[in-house]
Amino acid sequence: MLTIKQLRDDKAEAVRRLQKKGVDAAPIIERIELLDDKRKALQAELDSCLAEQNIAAKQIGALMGKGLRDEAEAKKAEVAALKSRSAQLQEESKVVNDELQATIVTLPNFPADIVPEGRTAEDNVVVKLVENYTEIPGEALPHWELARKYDIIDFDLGVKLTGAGFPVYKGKGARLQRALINYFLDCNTKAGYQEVEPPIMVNEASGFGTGQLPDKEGQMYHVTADNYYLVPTAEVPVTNIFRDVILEQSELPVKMTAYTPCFRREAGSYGKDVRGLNRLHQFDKVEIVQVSHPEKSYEALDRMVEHVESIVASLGLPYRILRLCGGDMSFTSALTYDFEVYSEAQKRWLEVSSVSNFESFQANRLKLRYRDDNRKTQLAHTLNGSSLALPRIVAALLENNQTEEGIRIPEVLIPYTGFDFIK
RNA sequence: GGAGAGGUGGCAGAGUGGUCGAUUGCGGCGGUCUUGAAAACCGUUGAGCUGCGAGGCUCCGGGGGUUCGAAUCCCUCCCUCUCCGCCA
Repeated sequence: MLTIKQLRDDKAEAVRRLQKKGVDAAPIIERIELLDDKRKALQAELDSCLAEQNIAAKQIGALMGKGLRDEAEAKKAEVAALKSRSAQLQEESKVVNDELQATIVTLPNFPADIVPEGRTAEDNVVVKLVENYTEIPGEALPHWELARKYDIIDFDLGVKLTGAGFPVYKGKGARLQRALINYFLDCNTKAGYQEVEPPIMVNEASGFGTGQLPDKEGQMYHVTADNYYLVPTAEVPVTNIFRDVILEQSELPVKMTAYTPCFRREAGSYGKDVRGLNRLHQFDKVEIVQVSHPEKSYEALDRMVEHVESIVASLGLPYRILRLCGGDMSFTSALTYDFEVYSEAQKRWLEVSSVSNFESFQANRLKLRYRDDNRKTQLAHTLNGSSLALPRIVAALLENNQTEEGIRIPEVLIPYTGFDFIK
């Protein structure tokens, strides 16, 4: 969430920036200012009321010590009045505070200045397009048919075991999953990311830390017996490593990578968009996360985009990079680049990575800070990206690399798969 | 699952009703000494809110209660550890 300071310091600027995300922030910020002033006034009064009580309590102690019972009793009567007053102030203050918090969390993050104007995905800007389309012999088969033809992914078996959206990878299909995970992790660790293997269930506090709770509760699988949530992305456990943490400036930037299965309920999505591997309830993803000094986060974002691009490019797939417009960005992001690979049979682009700078928006909620040159605590910036999500990479790989001899495995993956064709 | 112990500042660990936001040690930071480092010694060192400042307020797992006054007493919830059982 945004800080009150960010909103109050330059109100006009805040309104201008939020406009791009389609929010008319002026009345909301005014409300926040009003509540914040009210909060401060109540707090000041409460504080002085409590201060008086503290003094009186000490005096009573001293009087008791001297055996002056009557004077002590008189003081106690004074305190009683102060106590009821402070209880009342406390209540008012809580009401104001709750409303203030509830109001702030309705505001999305400021988009960066280079975020394009726009409402929908149509307005996203293609910043790079690499059209290395492959020649497919005859009609390109969609990946779900290829999966059946080579018996490498069994969707029906997944339905038997669990339900729709939980595929079973078999034989070379399973091996390909393992190869991709290892390849991606190796690419990331070579680029300086520390590999971590986090829990894939998290508690409520972690869900709040990265903002899945309370809003997106329905998106996560909830283990009710123990009140845990299955992670929708490794971002949740990895970013929460830094919840309530104060880092030394010298520790920045922190770069971490993790592979986890990801679980998403995707309630209410059906049709061709969810066919085959396009959208699953359980899928594999390797994630990269950075904690950065505020002045260096955009540079870090550029490096992350370059890094993800190098991986996508190494697989030889046609791809493009989009800079998301204000309307298509997530609530929490300040700047997002999406990576899409081309699906030869579906004739459409499939998102395989999303790389974002959240500036201090996540850090504020997480209370993730660092000490600056003056040893003062400041909010850090957080960034993350997929590097990469497997299913759509596999879909594109199968479709684009279908040949008469079978599915051709990209050169870089052969050391990981141990085979060069799926036949 | 059964039994017990415990949750205090970056860490370790005191503190069982008032001068305790908290002894001490380690670690961190600054300094003296040194060519440099180590050692030794001196100083300093939790977070948040608020105020121009002096200062004030809050926080000893969370919530509630008793009291003029709570880290300390009571209730409740959560969590961790140890032993036994089960087990990859």
